[in-house]
Parts: sequence; structure tokens; C-alpha cells
Amino acid sequence: MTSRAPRVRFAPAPTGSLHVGSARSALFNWLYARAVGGTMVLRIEDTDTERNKPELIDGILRSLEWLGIDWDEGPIHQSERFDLYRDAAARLLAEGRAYLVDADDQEVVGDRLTAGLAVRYRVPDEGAIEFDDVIRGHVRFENANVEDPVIWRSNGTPTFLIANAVDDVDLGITHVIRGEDLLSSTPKVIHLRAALGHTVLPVYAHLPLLVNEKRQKLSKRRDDVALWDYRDQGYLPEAMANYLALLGWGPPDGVEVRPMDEIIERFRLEDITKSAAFFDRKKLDHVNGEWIRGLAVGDFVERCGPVLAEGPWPPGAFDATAFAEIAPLVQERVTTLDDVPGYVDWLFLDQAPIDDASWEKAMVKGPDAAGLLDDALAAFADVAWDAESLHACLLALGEARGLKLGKAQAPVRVAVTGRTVGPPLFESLALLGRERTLERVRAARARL
RNA sequence: GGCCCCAUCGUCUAGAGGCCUAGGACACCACCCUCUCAAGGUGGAGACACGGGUUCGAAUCCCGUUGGGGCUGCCA
Repeated sequence: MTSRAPRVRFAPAPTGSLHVGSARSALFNWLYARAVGGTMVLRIEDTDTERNKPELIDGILRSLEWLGIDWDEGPIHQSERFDLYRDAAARLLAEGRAYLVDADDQEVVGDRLTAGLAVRYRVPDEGAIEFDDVIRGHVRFENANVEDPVIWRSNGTPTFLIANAVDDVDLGITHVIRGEDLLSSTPKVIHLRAALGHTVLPVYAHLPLLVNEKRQKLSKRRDDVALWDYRDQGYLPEAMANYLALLGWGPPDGVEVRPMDEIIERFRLEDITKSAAFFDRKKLDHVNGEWIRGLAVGDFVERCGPVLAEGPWPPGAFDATAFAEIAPLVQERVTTLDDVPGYVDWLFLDQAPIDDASWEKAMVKGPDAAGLLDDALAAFADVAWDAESLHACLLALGEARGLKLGKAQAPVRVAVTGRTVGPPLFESLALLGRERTLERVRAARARL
């Protein structure tokens, strides 16, 4: 083992909240580092002082933590390292490898950084840059096709290109794992590294892009890209990370939904796919549902805390004990945490909510709603109040009218819970209690 | 337009010349289970973009075409 210990870096720019595509890049860097015992460096690319929003950095860090991604070094802020980039840019300029340009992009004579003037690195006319990308294979850019990159802005700040070239070397980065959208900037950075005296290249791995249904790169403008939004919509961090890992990579044994440590064990950079991957909400839902069902009940209850805290019931109406009892039945039915309140709201509301479509279906179009409710009212008055007895009771009421239980339970379900869909009815009634149940059945009967 | 990247079911992918009458997963359809809805079970439909090569043999290698995407900013 004479090779360098791998060092990777995730380098977000603080211009917005963490983007799912960026989160995926971070995840792949992290997976690689953890898989090979390497070092994960977090670097904040805040070279553009005009667009950079420092207040967003904390959110980005917390997003990574939420996903379960940690880092060994950093965050290193490029905004605190301008001296390094300034020295590099000044040196290239002094050596004649870069030149000054004015606001109209016209070359200006001079060999030192000058206020109000930007600096472009002069890419040679001849030759080409070639490198082997772990994912793409051999890539070659003719110098004639590479434009002279701006490395220093006229406002006295560096661009990411020079910062990249300097920092990747300075931080000893051995593997550059990032989105394919950065592929065409790679030859520029390689030129800069070489001009600064560093000819040994890091291993490059350009990840396939995440795209929308029209197969365009996921964009802040038109797509749901904020990682935070997924958290707010009730996706579990484990499910999100698990799903993200599946975009551009797949475990050799085909088992897709699994703990991250198992993914780390199987992750190999060279197994990453080349083509863009569609961010499929449907599959995310499936993965999330699997993760939710796999939670220990107590854990599930705990994670429901936030959505339950703002449920559609009066403040103080929430009953943690009652919820804990019905939680197992809810857990196996929801796909996101956000679905939970809709399954239990009737338990905490004073009266049954009324879902018009459900009412129409069970009370208007369904058979014998009035008769069934009357029968239930009478029978519920003194039936033993437990799920089993209630089940037998309603089954008998239905049979008396020639109805199967499926039909017979519908009016009661809607009367009590407001909807045709919900947790198992008899357990629900048992939990609600005789008085509240009778009250709701009476109210529904009166409303018919 | 120029440069670069990509191309297996609708989607995510397996496949690294014969194991492929192309496998799995999501979604979809049917059936089973069933107090609703889910979950679960069983089955089904569904793809190697096209054209040339190379080879005894190609989804797999090469070339071209077509299609899609990225970049083309004193953003990253």
C-alpha cells in the first residue's frame, strides 16, 4: 500500500439551500471516502462575494447532517483564503501566462493585479488537455477550443477556477467527484494547476446529472430541488440518502432499499453509471414507505412529532397515548410522514371531519346507509367495546341486510372518521370510545 | 453555432463477445389475501435508437447517423 490515502471534497457554493443534485454529489464523495477509508473535506466555494450568502451556509451544513453525511475536515471557506488565490493569479500575470482585460474584455498591458481590471489565463493555441475520468473514460479537449478563463475579477475577487486549482492542490485532494456539468471546466483547471507547477492530476469522476421528466438538468427555477422541502414533506433522511445513492449506481446484489453501511460496503466509484438519471418521486415514495415500515414503532411515533404538532385539530387536543396505540396501524399505510395526520385527525377532532367524496360514496350511493346507522346506534349501545366484538357486531348487522362487511362498515366508517379510507375501523372505534362513537353516528344519521 | 458527454422496458438499473428466448426494482394491469386503504403474495404487459462494420458469434468492440443533455458568465 504505497498509494496516497484518498482525500475527497464536497464544495458547495452558498447561493441557495442545498440542491438534491448537490446532495447526491456530496453523498457520492462521502460514500467513496467511507468505503476506502479516505478523508472527506468540506469546502465552501464562496469566491463570488456579490452572490454569496453567508447566512445560507449553516443551512447547507445542517442539510448534510440531516442526510447523515459528515466530514473530516472543514468547512474551509474560500473567502478566507483570497491571499492564496491572489498570489497565484499575480504570479501567473507576472509570468505572462495571464493577462489583464478591461470591462469590454479588451486586453490591457500590465503585469500586476490592477483595481478595475480582470485577469484571464492565456490558454496555449496548440496542444490539448487529456485525462482519464473514472466514469467517462478518456476525455480530450483541444486547447484551441478552450477559452481563456477569467481567474480574477475586476472587483478584486478570485473565480472558482483559480480557487479550485489552488485548493485542490493545497488540500491534497486526490479524487475530484462532482457533477458532469463541471466536465468542461476541467481542462481549464488542469491548465491552471500545470501553470502553477502541479502536473500530477487528481482522479476525476464526473457524475451523471440528475434530470427532470424532460431530461433537463434539475433546476432551481422549474423543479423541486431543495433538499429541505423533501424533509418538510415527510421524507425520512435515510430514505432520501438511500434513494439518492440509487441514482447512477446500484448494488451488485440488486437489493436497493438497505442501510447506508451496507451501501458503503458495496459502493465502488467505477461502478457509477454514465447516463443522466431521472429523479423519480414515485420511486422515492416507495423507498420512503419501505423505510417508514421498517422503523421500530417507538421511532416512528417520535418522528411523527413535528407533523403531529401542527395537525388540523385544536391546540391541546392531541393525545399521545391514543396516537401511540394506533401508530402501528398507520405506520404500515403511509408513504410519507405528512400522510399521518390525515389518518388520525378524526381521533383528535371534536367531530368527525367531513370528506364530501367519501360521504357521497358511502352515505348517498352506498346501500342502506340510514338503516345501517340506525342499527349501529342500537347495537353499539351495549356491545362489548373492543375491536373483536365490534367486528362481530357490524358483521351481524350487515348479514341481516344481506350485506358483506365491506359494505356494511362503510357508513359507520364515514360517520366516525369522515373518510372511506383509514386505519382498520374496529380498532379505531375501540380507541375512540363508545360515547364519542355514538355521538358521531347520531350526527351523521341526522345529516342524511 | 462550437466544444464535450450520453444512448437497455415509461423510470432507475443488471449486463464488461457466447450463461440473453436480456435479469431486478418503481410505476402500470390482473388475480389472491382482506372491514376500507395500504402492506404482502402470484402472474402479466413492457427495452438492447438506427445503419454499417469486426467476429464463427455483439446489448456488449469500432465507425457513422439520429436523438437527448451539459458547457459556451468578471456563477459554480
